[in-house]
Amino acid sequence: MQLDKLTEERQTEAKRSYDDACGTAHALDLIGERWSLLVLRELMLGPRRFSELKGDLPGISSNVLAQRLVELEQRGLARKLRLPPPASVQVYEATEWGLEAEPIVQALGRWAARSPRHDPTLPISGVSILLSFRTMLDPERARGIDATIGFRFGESGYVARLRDGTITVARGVPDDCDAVVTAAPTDLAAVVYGGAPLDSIGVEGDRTLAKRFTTLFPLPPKVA
Amino acid sequence: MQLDKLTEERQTEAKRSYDDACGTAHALDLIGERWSLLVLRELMLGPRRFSELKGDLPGISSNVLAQRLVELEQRGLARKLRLPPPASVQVYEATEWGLEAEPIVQALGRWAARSPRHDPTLPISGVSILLSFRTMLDPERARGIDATIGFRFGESGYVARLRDGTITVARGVPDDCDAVVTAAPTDLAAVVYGGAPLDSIGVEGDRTLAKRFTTLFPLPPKVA
DNA sequence: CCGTATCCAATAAGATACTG
DNA sequence: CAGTATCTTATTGGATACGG
Repeated sequence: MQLDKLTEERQTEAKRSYDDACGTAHALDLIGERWSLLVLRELMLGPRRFSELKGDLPGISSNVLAQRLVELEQRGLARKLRLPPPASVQVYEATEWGLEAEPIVQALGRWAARSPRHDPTLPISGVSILLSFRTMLDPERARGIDATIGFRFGESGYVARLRDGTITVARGVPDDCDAVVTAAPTDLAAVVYGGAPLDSIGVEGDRTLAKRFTTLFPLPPKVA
Repeated sequence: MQLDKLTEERQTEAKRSYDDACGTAHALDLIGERWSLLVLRELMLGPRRFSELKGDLPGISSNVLAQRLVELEQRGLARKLRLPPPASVQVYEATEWGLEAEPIVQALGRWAARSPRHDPTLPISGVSILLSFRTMLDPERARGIDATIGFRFGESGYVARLRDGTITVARGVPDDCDAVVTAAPTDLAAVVYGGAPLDSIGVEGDRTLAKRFTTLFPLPPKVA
């Protein structure tokens, strides 16, 4: 028992490191463990609760998620905070530096899009698909569009704003948007990235805009 | 024995996956295992032998390196090839797609440069430091320089060419460069990123150029 | 409901010895 | 040199039980 405890402590202190001055290696020391970067990804569009994170990371177990959150906090990438009453729930929020990891998430996503084994029918989280819009937008195709598109994923709302060939994405109430999509994120992904028909998801408002929106995110050619 | 074999096969088929359509998650399925990306990094500037890789990845064990190389090969990111006689040695080479992972390596490195815990005195490989030049070059500071700088790291030679505020880096014979640095990569890193004096490394040719070269790679402000 | 803590079985990683 | 084989240790995932 005593010995177990000691071993445990030594592990947490002297954790497995690459001992390499290369920045890439150090980054992997910080966020290279299994699940770490995906947890951080889920925080990219605002604070989340433990159960939301668990729900959007299929296959993660409570103990691993809890451990990853502690590590992210210790390393300065996230913080735990309790929302003011009457909400009084606790949420996890990315720090500034944590948010700066988004280019990593994007580089990985853009690179993986060429993978012959990528299966777009797997489940995807709301945050993931919204972030993928940021990553994959083709500014040429988006040029001249000035509009807002809302997304309703169950409880969560997001708003994307197109303007000057750029896109901004944030959590928010989708009600006043030019078009509003109501769907499971996975079904939306099937439309945008899998060529499924627009009818397979719920669209209110400017349907033409929604249709055009789904064409703004071209995938690169596959490798094999 | 039979049972062991069966278990093994099942493992390689149904490997641990995130089962997430997010490209980031799929990328991590491909190169998210421990050491994978660092092995790929070492292939970024040309083919390498098994023992070179082992030597430049301090702490990796033969079996893990061998396994990672097999995986990289299976996934289409690297290939094993035997150099034509009389060399007849076998080397590992990144595929086109493997090379396209460099933005990932760069995003990680750039992000980690802000880490308060980054220790630049740790050992670093020749490939790593040359790649870091690609990542960290400040085009403003490099503007107007048209020159080649050679690097001799033991057996391996590299050439960096500055021009129009950009840098290109490749393996090559450093002999005809405007300046040639002979040093251990770690000592070079101490000069460029740690403020160590230029005298601590060997420099031939245009010393003023070499001095200026070392100032072209500013680090971002630390986080904490 | 929101997590935490603990236990167990399955995998992955590390150390080391050894072979063609 | 280029890996295998073997053994030990660490991490992960899944189940379950517990506390606020």
